[in-house]
Amino acid sequence: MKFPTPGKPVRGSKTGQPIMALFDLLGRSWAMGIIWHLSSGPSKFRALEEYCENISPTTLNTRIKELTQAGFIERSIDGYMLTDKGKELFQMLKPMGMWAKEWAKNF
Amino acid sequence: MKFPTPGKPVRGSKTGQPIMALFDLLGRSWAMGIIWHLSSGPSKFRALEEYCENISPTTLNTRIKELTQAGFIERSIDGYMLTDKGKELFQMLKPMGMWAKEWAKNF
DNA sequence: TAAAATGCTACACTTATTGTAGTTTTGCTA
DNA sequence: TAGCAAAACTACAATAAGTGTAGCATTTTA
Repeated sequence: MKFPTPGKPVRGSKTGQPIMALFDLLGRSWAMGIIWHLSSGPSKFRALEEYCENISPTTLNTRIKELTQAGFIERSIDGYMLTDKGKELFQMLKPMGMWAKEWAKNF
Repeated sequence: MKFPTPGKPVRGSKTGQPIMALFDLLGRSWAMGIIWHLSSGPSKFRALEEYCENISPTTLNTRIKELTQAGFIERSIDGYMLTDKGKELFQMLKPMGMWAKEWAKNF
């Protein structure tokens, strides 16, 4: 699973349009869930593992590396945490929380 | 690949928190790309297939069924199109387009 | 400095996605 | 309204991604 670099072929765009590179990255299992969780503060590997019920350490480690390479998270003394870019990204995901609750009423 | 119904166990939440059900759904290959494309108007199966470079018809069909069941898209005489809920969802994805361009400068 | 916590890696298994080649369905058109 | 072409899928074998369990190496704590 190679890192979807903007400007290079990614899922959805042979020319690597930024939005498609971003969707390629976020559209991998647990990616948005990890960002969502880290928005409430730094978290260590095992804590993330526990939060992401049923994630395998293999996948968690892969996602961590990708999100780090993307510049969305970084490792600190307190565990993994969002970077400024990561926080910006979360601000765009944030509204989905409330919206999803409305959406859920249909089920 | 079962549909991530809010309220039932989904990836990231045994109790089916709405946001995790939404992330489960959107975090599948091509899901956000399809919504992104349909925001510019209805599109038929073949057109979507062409737009989503390298998507397999199997996956496209699976995603279409899921997004339909989620209430984000529907089939019309002009092809698949976003529902009102789908348009709301797109409004939340939309800012990512510009943002991704900034992000892409780091690569 | 021994124990515990942390951050992984290995690996066999299961599930998801691809790519190609059809088959079925839809909607004209004569 | 039968025949045909375009559209919308389905089948299936191959590859890729994710899981789950076990355990190892390094760092922190007592």
